[in-house]
Amino acid sequence: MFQGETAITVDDKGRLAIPTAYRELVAGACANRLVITYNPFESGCLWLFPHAEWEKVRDQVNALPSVKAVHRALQMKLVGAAAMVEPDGAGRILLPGSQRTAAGIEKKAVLLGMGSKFELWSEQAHLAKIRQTIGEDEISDDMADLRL
Amino acid sequence: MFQGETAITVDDKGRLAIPTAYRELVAGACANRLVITYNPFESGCLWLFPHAEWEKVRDQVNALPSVKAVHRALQMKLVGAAAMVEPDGAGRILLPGSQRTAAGIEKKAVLLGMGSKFELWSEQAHLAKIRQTIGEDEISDDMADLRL
DNA sequence: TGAAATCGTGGGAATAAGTGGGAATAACTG
DNA sequence: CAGTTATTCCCACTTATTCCCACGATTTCA
Repeated sequence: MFQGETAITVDDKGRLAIPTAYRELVAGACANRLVITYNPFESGCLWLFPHAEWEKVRDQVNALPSVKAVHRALQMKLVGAAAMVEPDGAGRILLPGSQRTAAGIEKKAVLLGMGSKFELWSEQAHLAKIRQTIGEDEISDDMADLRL
Repeated sequence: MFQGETAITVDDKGRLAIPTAYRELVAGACANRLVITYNPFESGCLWLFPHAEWEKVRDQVNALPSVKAVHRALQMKLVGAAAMVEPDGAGRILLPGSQRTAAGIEKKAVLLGMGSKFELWSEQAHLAKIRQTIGEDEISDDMADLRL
């Protein structure tokens, strides 16, 4: 279970160091095999799945009937973009160049632990999201009963 | 099972190098016989099937009663356009010129691993698709239950 | 407070992959 | 049947990727 946000620097070659706090967790969860895809719902954000978790997601998404345009878009962004990466000797993973540019992730980025997966945001996109509070009109029925 | 996106350059002769990561997979899945057709649902996109997979698709499509116009259109784009290709010594396949122009695929293209088949997009068309996030109003009933 | 260890970052070299061009062969047309 | 055009195969070069090493900063423990 991943949680917390970490400031990350991506170097010119597109390498990104996994924070030490997560190293053991990742090694245990998926033998160091991570899968990078697009976040289909947000631009400027990539998803990082442990391989075991990814397989579940992939199978769910592939099972959707591809006659619907939305489903094809989802399959394209998730399965079509999925890149498997393994950390190097220094615990760094290599972001595929295409995804780095498409998500607009440059030197400064933010890694978020989101339960079963990570989210990688460009610093700007992340800051913009955080600054933006949740308005009352957005509250869903599921949220209404929360005790926070 | 193919997945991931790769930037591909198509040279003046219409040759396209299969990424090394897929070479063995393709050789195993279909003895290097690939079938190229149009993606009937998206313009600017071609489909590449391993031969074994193609036979299933072809038989399904051919079985549709051809009195309906939609069926004929599908049969035309899939069966009617199917070209079998095999990689050369350098692991490159030759795109038929007609399909290259029809799909608008020029020098810069993107190859997507989509489970049982590949998709070949022109760089522009692909980028446009990726940049476009999935909005809340587009979510289908099938998608609502996904746990991503 | 100092020293050691660990973590993060950058750069460089070896290797592999991708790309382009050219020549030989085959096919097609007049 | 000959000339021209298209296709295929092969070789070589350039570019990208991967692995490894080293330096600097920060933290931790004695």
